[in-house]
Amino acid sequence: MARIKTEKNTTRKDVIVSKAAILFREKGFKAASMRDLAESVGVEAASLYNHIKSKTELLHELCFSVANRFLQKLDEIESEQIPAIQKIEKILRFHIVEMVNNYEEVYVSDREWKHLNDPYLSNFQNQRRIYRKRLAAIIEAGIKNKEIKPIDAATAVLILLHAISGIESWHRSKQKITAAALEENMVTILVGGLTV
Amino acid sequence: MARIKTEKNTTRKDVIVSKAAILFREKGFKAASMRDLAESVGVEAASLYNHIKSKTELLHELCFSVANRFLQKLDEIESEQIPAIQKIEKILRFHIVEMVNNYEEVYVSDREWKHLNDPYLSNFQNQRRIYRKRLAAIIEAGIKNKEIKPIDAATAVLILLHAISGIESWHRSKQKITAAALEENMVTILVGGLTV
DNA sequence: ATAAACCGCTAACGTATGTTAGTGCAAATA
DNA sequence: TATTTGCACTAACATACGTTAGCGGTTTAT
Repeated sequence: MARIKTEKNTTRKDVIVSKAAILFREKGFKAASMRDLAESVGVEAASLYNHIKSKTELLHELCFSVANRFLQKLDEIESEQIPAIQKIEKILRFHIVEMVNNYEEVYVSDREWKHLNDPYLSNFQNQRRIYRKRLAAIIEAGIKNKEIKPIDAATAVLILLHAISGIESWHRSKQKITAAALEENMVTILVGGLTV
Repeated sequence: MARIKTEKNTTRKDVIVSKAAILFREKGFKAASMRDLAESVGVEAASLYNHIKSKTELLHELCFSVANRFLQKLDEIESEQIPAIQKIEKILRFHIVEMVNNYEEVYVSDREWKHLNDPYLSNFQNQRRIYRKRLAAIIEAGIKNKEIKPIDAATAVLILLHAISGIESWHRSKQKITAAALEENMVTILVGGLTV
Protein backbone atom coordinates (compact mmCIF):
# COMPACT_ATOMS: atom_id res chain seq x y z
CA MET A 1 0.00 0.00 0.00
CA ALA A 2 2.61 2.51 -1.11
CA ARG A 3 1.53 6.10 -1.10
CA ILE A 4 1.97 8.50 -3.98
CA LYS A 5 5.33 10.12 -3.51
CA THR A 6 5.31 13.87 -3.31
CA GLU A 7 8.13 16.34 -3.33
CA LYS A 8 8.27 19.42 -1.20
CA ASN A 9 5.40 21.83 -1.82
CA THR A 10 3.51 19.51 -4.10
CA THR A 11 0.33 17.74 -3.14
CA ARG A 12 -0.60 14.27 -4.31
CA LYS A 13 -3.15 15.94 -6.52
CA ASP A 14 -0.38 17.92 -8.19
CA VAL A 15 1.41 14.69 -8.98
CA ILE A 16 -1.74 13.28 -10.55
CA VAL A 17 -2.39 16.42 -12.57
CA SER A 18 1.07 16.49 -14.05
CA LYS A 19 1.03 12.81 -14.90
CA ALA A 20 -2.33 13.43 -16.50
CA ALA A 21 -0.80 16.17 -18.64
CA ILE A 22 1.75 13.72 -20.00
CA LEU A 23 -0.86 11.11 -20.70
CA PHE A 24 -3.39 13.47 -22.24
CA ARG A 25 -0.70 14.78 -24.53
CA GLU A 26 0.40 11.33 -25.63
CA LYS A 27 -2.98 9.77 -26.20
CA GLY A 28 -5.49 12.57 -26.17
CA PHE A 29 -7.97 13.20 -23.39
CA LYS A 30 -10.58 10.70 -24.52
CA ALA A 31 -8.15 7.92 -25.29
CA ALA A 32 -6.32 8.24 -21.99
CA SER A 33 -8.09 6.17 -19.37
CA MET A 34 -8.14 6.59 -15.64
CA ARG A 35 -6.59 3.14 -15.40
CA ASP A 36 -3.70 4.31 -17.60
CA LEU A 37 -3.28 7.32 -15.40
CA ALA A 38 -3.43 5.23 -12.25
CA GLU A 39 -0.70 3.00 -13.57
CA SER A 40 1.56 5.91 -14.40
CA VAL A 41 1.01 7.27 -10.89
CA GLY A 42 1.61 3.84 -9.39
CA VAL A 43 -1.75 3.26 -7.79
CA GLU A 44 -5.15 1.70 -8.48
CA ALA A 45 -7.65 3.68 -10.52
CA ALA A 46 -10.13 4.05 -7.70
CA SER A 47 -7.48 5.56 -5.46
CA LEU A 48 -7.19 8.58 -7.70
CA TYR A 49 -10.62 9.63 -6.51
CA ASN A 50 -9.30 10.29 -3.04
CA HIS A 51 -7.60 13.30 -4.61
CA ILE A 52 -9.70 14.42 -7.54
CA LYS A 53 -13.38 14.75 -8.28
CA SER A 54 -13.42 13.51 -11.84
CA LYS A 55 -11.42 13.00 -14.99
CA THR A 56 -12.67 16.27 -16.42
CA GLU A 57 -11.49 18.12 -13.34
CA LEU A 58 -7.97 17.22 -14.42
CA LEU A 59 -8.59 18.86 -17.74
CA HIS A 60 -10.02 22.01 -16.10
CA GLU A 61 -7.03 22.21 -13.88
CA LEU A 62 -4.63 21.99 -16.80
CA CYS A 63 -6.48 24.27 -19.19
CA PHE A 64 -7.12 27.08 -16.75
CA SER A 65 -3.74 27.09 -15.10
CA VAL A 66 -2.17 27.55 -18.51
CA ALA A 67 -4.71 30.13 -19.60
CA ASN A 68 -4.18 32.13 -16.44
CA ARG A 69 -0.43 32.24 -16.91
CA PHE A 70 -0.85 33.61 -20.41
CA LEU A 71 -3.46 36.14 -19.44
CA GLN A 72 -1.32 37.43 -16.61
CA LYS A 73 1.68 37.85 -18.86
CA LEU A 74 -0.43 39.65 -21.44
CA ASP A 75 -1.62 42.10 -18.78
CA GLU A 76 1.97 42.80 -17.93
CA ILE A 77 3.17 43.31 -21.49
CA GLU A 78 0.16 45.34 -22.56
CA SER A 79 0.86 47.95 -19.97
CA GLU A 80 4.47 48.49 -20.99
CA GLN A 81 5.36 51.61 -22.90
CA ILE A 82 7.10 50.07 -25.90
CA PRO A 83 6.33 49.82 -29.63
CA ALA A 84 3.66 47.35 -30.66
CA ILE A 85 6.05 45.16 -32.57
CA GLN A 86 8.18 44.78 -29.46
CA LYS A 87 5.12 43.78 -27.48
CA ILE A 88 4.36 41.14 -30.07
CA GLU A 89 7.91 39.90 -29.91
CA LYS A 90 7.77 39.66 -26.13
CA ILE A 91 4.52 37.76 -26.23
CA LEU A 92 5.88 35.48 -28.88
CA ARG A 93 8.97 34.74 -26.84
CA PHE A 94 6.88 34.05 -23.78
CA HIS A 95 4.74 31.60 -25.70
CA ILE A 96 7.79 29.86 -27.06
CA VAL A 97 9.45 29.54 -23.68
CA GLU A 98 6.24 28.24 -22.13
CA MET A 99 5.82 25.73 -24.89
CA VAL A 100 9.39 24.57 -24.49
CA ASN A 101 9.38 24.34 -20.70
CA ASN A 102 5.83 23.33 -19.91
CA TYR A 103 5.24 21.38 -23.04
CA GLU A 104 2.73 18.86 -21.76
CA GLU A 105 0.38 21.27 -20.06
CA VAL A 106 0.48 23.90 -22.75
CA TYR A 107 -0.07 21.36 -25.45
CA VAL A 108 -3.02 19.79 -23.66
CA SER A 109 -4.57 23.15 -22.96
CA ASP A 110 -4.22 24.00 -26.63
CA ARG A 111 -5.51 20.80 -28.17
CA GLU A 112 -7.81 19.11 -25.73
CA TRP A 113 -9.97 21.92 -24.39
CA LYS A 114 -12.78 20.76 -26.66
CA HIS A 115 -13.46 18.03 -24.13
CA LEU A 116 -14.23 20.44 -21.34
CA ASN A 117 -17.86 20.58 -20.27
CA ASP A 118 -19.98 23.62 -19.81
CA PRO A 119 -19.74 25.98 -18.05
CA TYR A 120 -15.98 25.51 -18.21
CA LEU A 121 -16.07 25.07 -21.93
CA SER A 122 -17.78 28.36 -22.75
CA ASN A 123 -15.65 30.04 -20.18
CA PHE A 124 -12.47 28.80 -21.73
CA GLN A 125 -13.59 29.65 -25.23
CA ASN A 126 -14.40 33.14 -24.08
CA GLN A 127 -11.02 33.66 -22.52
CA ARG A 128 -9.40 32.42 -25.69
CA ARG A 129 -11.45 34.73 -27.89
CA ILE A 130 -10.66 37.70 -25.72
CA TYR A 131 -6.98 36.84 -25.63
CA ARG A 132 -6.86 36.81 -29.39
CA LYS A 133 -8.74 40.06 -29.65
CA ARG A 134 -6.22 41.71 -27.39
CA LEU A 135 -3.35 40.41 -29.48
CA ALA A 136 -5.11 41.63 -32.61
CA ALA A 137 -5.51 45.05 -31.04
CA ILE A 138 -1.78 45.28 -30.43
CA ILE A 139 -1.12 44.34 -34.03
CA GLU A 140 -3.61 46.90 -35.28
CA ALA A 141 -1.91 49.56 -33.21
CA GLY A 142 1.36 48.53 -34.82
CA ILE A 143 -0.19 48.80 -38.27
CA LYS A 144 -1.45 52.32 -37.53
CA ASN A 145 2.05 53.26 -36.40
CA LYS A 146 3.53 51.81 -39.59
CA GLU A 147 5.60 49.37 -37.57
CA ILE A 148 3.69 46.43 -38.96
CA LYS A 149 2.64 45.57 -42.50
CA PRO A 150 -1.00 46.40 -43.35
CA ILE A 151 -2.37 42.91 -42.96
CA ASP A 152 -5.47 41.42 -41.40
CA ALA A 153 -4.72 41.40 -37.69
CA ALA A 154 -6.83 38.36 -36.91
CA THR A 155 -4.98 36.35 -39.52
CA ALA A 156 -1.67 37.44 -38.10
CA VAL A 157 -2.73 36.30 -34.64
CA LEU A 158 -3.83 32.95 -35.96
CA ILE A 159 -0.51 32.45 -37.69
CA LEU A 160 1.48 33.42 -34.62
CA LEU A 161 -0.38 31.19 -32.22
CA HIS A 162 -0.45 28.17 -34.44
CA ALA A 163 3.15 28.52 -35.50
CA ILE A 164 4.05 28.31 -31.84
CA SER A 165 2.07 25.17 -31.35
CA GLY A 166 4.37 23.66 -33.96
CA ILE A 167 6.99 23.43 -31.27
CA GLU A 168 5.35 20.12 -30.61
CA SER A 169 7.22 18.81 -33.65
CA TRP A 170 10.45 20.22 -32.34
CA HIS A 171 9.95 18.35 -29.08
CA ARG A 172 9.48 15.10 -30.91
CA SER A 173 12.31 15.52 -33.40
CA LYS A 174 15.51 13.54 -33.04
CA GLN A 175 18.12 16.10 -33.90
CA LYS A 176 16.86 19.12 -32.07
CA ILE A 177 18.45 22.51 -32.34
CA THR A 178 18.71 24.20 -28.94
CA ALA A 179 15.69 25.89 -27.43
CA ALA A 180 17.46 29.24 -27.72
CA ALA A 181 18.16 28.70 -31.42
CA LEU A 182 14.58 27.65 -31.96
CA GLU A 183 13.37 30.81 -30.31
CA GLU A 184 15.62 33.02 -32.45
CA ASN A 185 14.60 31.28 -35.65
CA MET A 186 10.94 31.65 -34.87
CA VAL A 187 11.27 35.29 -33.96
CA THR A 188 13.26 35.94 -37.13
CA ILE A 189 10.63 34.45 -39.37
CA LEU A 190 7.53 35.65 -37.62
CA VAL A 191 8.53 39.10 -36.45
CA GLY A 192 10.36 39.50 -39.74
CA GLY A 193 7.19 38.55 -41.57
CA LEU A 194 5.15 41.15 -39.75
CA THR A 195 7.57 44.04 -39.77
CA VAL A 196 7.33 46.64 -42.48
CA MET B 1 -35.71 0.82 -44.62
CA ALA B 2 -34.37 3.84 -46.45
CA ARG B 3 -31.02 3.41 -48.14
CA ILE B 4 -28.13 5.79 -47.85
CA LYS B 5 -28.55 8.35 -50.59
CA THR B 6 -25.66 8.62 -53.00
CA GLU B 7 -24.98 11.15 -55.70
CA LYS B 8 -23.53 10.30 -59.05
CA ASN B 9 -20.09 8.70 -58.87
CA THR B 10 -20.09 8.34 -55.13
CA THR B 11 -20.49 5.06 -53.32
CA ARG B 12 -22.30 4.67 -50.04
CA LYS B 13 -18.92 4.20 -48.47
CA ASP B 14 -17.86 7.62 -49.75
CA VAL B 15 -20.86 9.14 -48.03
CA ILE B 16 -19.92 7.46 -44.77
CA VAL B 17 -16.29 8.53 -45.03
CA SER B 18 -17.13 12.14 -45.58
CA LYS B 19 -19.67 12.21 -42.76
CA ALA B 20 -16.99 10.63 -40.62
CA ALA B 21 -14.61 13.45 -41.49
CA ILE B 22 -17.10 15.99 -40.20
CA LEU B 23 -17.69 14.06 -37.03
CA PHE B 24 -14.05 13.29 -36.33
CA ARG B 25 -13.24 16.95 -36.77
CA GLU B 26 -15.99 18.08 -34.40
CA LYS B 27 -15.47 15.58 -31.61
CA GLY B 28 -12.14 13.93 -32.28
CA PHE B 29 -11.73 10.35 -33.43
CA LYS B 30 -12.04 8.70 -30.06
CA ALA B 31 -15.00 10.74 -28.89
CA ALA B 32 -16.97 10.22 -32.08
CA SER B 33 -18.95 7.01 -31.81
CA MET B 34 -20.18 4.76 -34.56
CA ARG B 35 -23.70 5.45 -33.29
CA ASP B 36 -23.11 9.17 -33.76
CA LEU B 37 -21.86 8.51 -37.24
CA ALA B 38 -24.80 6.25 -38.02
CA GLU B 39 -27.21 8.94 -36.97
CA SER B 40 -25.54 11.54 -39.13
CA VAL B 41 -25.72 9.14 -42.08
CA GLY B 42 -29.35 8.32 -41.28
CA VAL B 43 -29.01 4.63 -40.54
CA GLU B 44 -28.44 2.20 -37.66
CA ALA B 45 -24.88 1.71 -36.42
CA ALA B 46 -24.70 -1.92 -37.46
CA SER B 47 -25.65 -1.03 -41.01
CA LEU B 48 -22.43 0.89 -41.47
CA TYR B 49 -20.59 -2.41 -41.41
CA ASN B 50 -22.14 -3.40 -44.71
CA HIS B 51 -19.84 -0.77 -46.22
CA ILE B 52 -16.77 -0.52 -44.03
CA LYS B 53 -14.54 -2.92 -42.17
CA SER B 54 -13.98 -0.91 -39.01
CA LYS B 55 -13.94 2.53 -37.47
CA THR B 56 -10.20 2.79 -37.95
CA GLU B 57 -10.58 2.06 -41.62
CA LEU B 58 -12.38 5.37 -41.88
CA LEU B 59 -9.39 7.09 -40.38
CA HIS B 60 -6.97 5.33 -42.77
CA GLU B 61 -9.08 6.36 -45.66
CA LEU B 62 -9.10 9.99 -44.60
CA CYS B 63 -5.46 10.26 -43.60
CA PHE B 64 -3.99 8.61 -46.65
CA SER B 65 -6.20 10.25 -49.20
CA VAL B 66 -5.09 13.62 -47.88
CA ALA B 67 -1.45 12.59 -47.63
CA ASN B 68 -1.46 11.33 -51.18
CA ARG B 69 -2.84 14.56 -52.54
CA PHE B 70 -0.10 16.54 -50.84
CA LEU B 71 2.66 14.19 -51.92
CA GLN B 72 1.51 14.30 -55.50
CA LYS B 73 1.46 18.08 -55.53
CA LEU B 74 4.91 18.19 -54.00
CA ASP B 75 6.24 15.93 -56.76
CA GLU B 76 4.81 18.31 -59.28
CA ILE B 77 6.20 21.48 -57.73
CA GLU B 78 9.60 20.02 -56.96
CA SER B 79 10.23 19.29 -60.59
CA GLU B 80 9.47 22.81 -61.76
CA GLN B 81 12.35 25.04 -62.76
CA ILE B 82 11.64 28.04 -60.56
CA PRO B 83 13.37 29.70 -57.59
CA ALA B 84 13.06 27.92 -54.25
CA ILE B 85 11.08 30.70 -52.67
CA GLN B 86 8.52 30.45 -55.43
CA LYS B 87 8.26 26.72 -54.84
CA ILE B 88 7.62 27.38 -51.18
CA GLU B 89 4.98 29.95 -52.05
CA LYS B 90 3.24 27.50 -54.38
CA ILE B 91 3.24 24.77 -51.76
CA LEU B 92 1.99 27.20 -49.18
CA ARG B 93 -0.86 28.29 -51.42
CA PHE B 94 -1.76 24.71 -52.16
CA HIS B 95 -1.91 23.90 -48.46
CA ILE B 96 -4.07 26.92 -47.80
CA VAL B 97 -6.50 26.14 -50.60
CA GLU B 98 -6.75 22.52 -49.47
CA MET B 99 -7.36 23.57 -45.90
CA VAL B 100 -10.05 25.99 -47.01
CA ASN B 101 -11.82 23.66 -49.41
CA ASN B 102 -11.37 20.26 -47.81
CA TYR B 103 -11.32 21.48 -44.27
CA GLU B 104 -12.74 18.43 -42.54
CA GLU B 105 -10.50 15.84 -44.14
CA VAL B 106 -7.33 17.85 -43.97
CA TYR B 107 -7.96 18.77 -40.36
CA VAL B 108 -8.64 15.18 -39.35
CA SER B 109 -5.59 13.92 -41.19
CA ASP B 110 -3.51 16.53 -39.42
CA ARG B 111 -4.80 16.10 -35.89
CA GLU B 112 -6.16 12.59 -35.52
CA TRP B 113 -3.54 10.42 -37.20
CA LYS B 114 -2.23 9.45 -33.77
CA HIS B 115 -5.14 7.07 -33.51
CA LEU B 116 -4.10 5.04 -36.52
CA ASN B 117 -2.83 1.57 -35.75
CA ASP B 118 0.32 -0.02 -37.01
CA PRO B 119 1.31 -0.64 -39.73
CA TYR B 120 -0.66 2.37 -40.94
CA LEU B 121 0.63 4.51 -38.13
CA SER B 122 4.34 4.05 -38.86
CA ASN B 123 3.61 4.34 -42.51
CA PHE B 124 1.87 7.65 -42.08
CA GLN B 125 4.54 9.00 -39.76
CA ASN B 126 7.16 8.07 -42.31
CA GLN B 127 5.38 9.84 -45.11
CA ARG B 128 5.04 12.88 -42.94
CA ARG B 129 8.69 12.88 -42.00
CA ILE B 130 9.78 12.53 -45.59
CA TYR B 131 7.42 15.26 -46.71
CA ARG B 132 8.94 17.65 -44.21
CA LYS B 133 12.46 16.71 -45.20
CA ARG B 134 11.65 17.51 -48.80
CA LEU B 135 10.25 20.89 -47.82
CA ALA B 136 13.33 21.56 -45.72
CA ALA B 137 15.53 20.67 -48.68
CA ILE B 138 13.78 23.28 -50.81
CA ILE B 139 14.29 25.86 -48.12
CA GLU B 140 17.94 24.97 -47.78
CA ALA B 141 18.39 25.35 -51.51
CA GLY B 142 16.81 28.78 -51.19
CA ILE B 143 19.20 29.70 -48.40
CA LYS B 144 22.19 28.65 -50.50
CA ASN B 145 20.90 30.84 -53.32
CA LYS B 146 20.45 33.76 -50.95
CA GLU B 147 16.74 33.89 -51.70
CA ILE B 148 15.86 32.89 -48.16
CA LYS B 149 17.19 34.11 -44.81
CA PRO B 150 19.82 31.87 -43.20
CA ILE B 151 17.53 30.13 -40.73
CA ASP B 152 17.08 26.59 -39.56
CA ALA B 153 15.14 24.92 -42.34
CA ALA B 154 13.36 22.42 -40.12
CA THR B 155 12.07 25.24 -37.94
CA ALA B 156 10.84 27.10 -40.97
CA VAL B 157 8.94 24.03 -42.14
CA LEU B 158 7.38 23.58 -38.75
CA ILE B 159 6.22 27.18 -38.72
CA LEU B 160 4.78 26.98 -42.20
CA LEU B 161 2.84 23.80 -41.66
CA HIS B 162 1.45 24.74 -38.32
CA ALA B 163 0.56 28.24 -39.35
CA ILE B 164 -1.57 26.71 -42.06
CA SER B 165 -3.36 24.47 -39.64
CA GLY B 166 -4.47 27.69 -37.95
CA ILE B 167 -6.97 28.08 -40.75
CA GLU B 168 -9.11 26.01 -38.48
CA SER B 169 -9.68 29.17 -36.43
CA TRP B 170 -10.58 31.07 -39.55
CA HIS B 171 -13.21 28.48 -40.37
CA ARG B 172 -14.77 28.85 -36.98
CA SER B 173 -14.63 32.61 -36.78
CA LYS B 174 -17.78 34.70 -37.16
CA GLN B 175 -16.56 37.58 -39.25
CA LYS B 176 -14.39 35.82 -41.77
CA ILE B 177 -12.36 37.64 -44.34
CA THR B 178 -12.61 35.97 -47.75
CA ALA B 179 -10.58 32.89 -48.52
CA ALA B 180 -8.59 34.83 -51.10
CA ALA B 181 -7.76 37.58 -48.61
CA LEU B 182 -6.76 34.97 -46.06
CA GLU B 183 -4.43 33.40 -48.57
CA GLU B 184 -2.79 36.72 -49.45
CA ASN B 185 -2.32 37.65 -45.81
CA MET B 186 -0.73 34.35 -44.99
CA VAL B 187 1.59 34.48 -47.95
CA THR B 188 2.56 38.05 -47.09
CA ILE B 189 3.53 37.18 -43.56
CA LEU B 190 5.12 33.80 -44.13
CA VAL B 191 6.86 34.29 -47.44
CA GLY B 192 7.78 37.77 -46.26
CA GLY B 193 9.23 36.29 -43.12
CA LEU B 194 11.42 33.88 -45.05
CA THR B 195 12.59 36.14 -47.82
CA VAL B 196 15.93 37.92 -47.49
C1' DA C 1 -1.30 7.15 23.66
C1' DT C 2 -5.59 8.10 21.49
C1' DA C 3 -8.42 10.13 18.07
C1' DA C 4 -8.93 11.83 13.66
C1' DA C 5 -7.79 12.44 9.08
C1' DC C 6 -5.70 10.52 5.17
C1' DC C 7 -5.33 7.30 1.55
C1' DG C 8 -4.82 2.96 -1.03
C1' DC C 9 -7.13 -1.23 -1.63
C1' DT C 10 -10.84 -4.72 -3.64
C1' DA C 11 -15.20 -5.23 -5.60
C1' DA C 12 -18.60 -3.79 -8.18
C1' DC C 13 -21.96 -0.68 -10.65
C1' DG C 14 -24.02 1.18 -14.83
C1' DT C 15 -23.19 2.81 -19.21
C1' DA C 16 -21.14 3.36 -23.75
C1' DT C 17 -18.51 1.34 -27.10
C1' DG C 18 -17.07 -1.37 -31.51
C1' DT C 19 -18.63 -5.13 -33.70
C1' DT C 20 -21.05 -9.69 -35.19
C1' DA C 21 -25.00 -12.75 -36.38
C1' DG C 22 -28.89 -13.45 -38.63
C1' DT C 23 -33.31 -11.94 -40.94
C1' DG C 24 -35.87 -10.12 -44.71
C1' DC C 25 -37.03 -6.55 -48.03
C1' DA C 26 -35.62 -4.16 -52.36
C1' DA C 27 -32.86 -3.41 -56.20
C1' DA C 28 -30.10 -5.16 -59.90
C1' DT C 29 -29.19 -8.79 -63.09
C1' DA C 30 -30.29 -12.67 -66.05
C1' DT D 1 -40.10 -13.22 -64.33
C1' DA D 2 -36.80 -15.57 -61.48
C1' DT D 3 -32.54 -15.20 -58.98
C1' DT D 4 -28.97 -13.20 -56.96
C1' DT D 5 -26.88 -9.50 -54.64
C1' DG D 6 -27.08 -5.37 -51.82
C1' DC D 7 -28.26 -3.34 -47.72
C1' DA D 8 -30.81 -1.91 -43.52
C1' DC D 9 -32.81 -3.84 -39.67
C1' DT D 10 -33.06 -5.99 -34.57
C1' DA D 11 -30.68 -8.23 -31.04
C1' DA D 12 -26.94 -9.12 -28.72
C1' DC D 13 -21.96 -9.74 -27.37
C1' DA D 14 -17.73 -8.66 -25.01
C1' DT D 15 -14.99 -5.22 -23.45
C1' DA D 16 -13.53 -0.85 -21.62
C1' DC D 17 -14.77 2.92 -19.26
C1' DG D 18 -15.64 6.49 -15.24
C1' DT D 19 -16.95 6.24 -10.84
C1' DT D 20 -18.79 4.73 -6.02
C1' DA D 21 -18.93 2.04 -1.64
C1' DG D 22 -16.77 0.38 2.01
C1' DC D 23 -12.78 -1.69 4.39
C1' DG D 24 -8.45 -1.32 6.82
C1' DG D 25 -4.08 0.28 7.47
C1' DT D 26 -0.89 4.58 8.15
C1' DT D 27 0.19 9.00 9.10
C1' DT D 28 -0.76 13.25 11.60
C1' DA D 29 -2.55 15.98 15.40
C1' DT D 30 -3.94 16.34 20.24
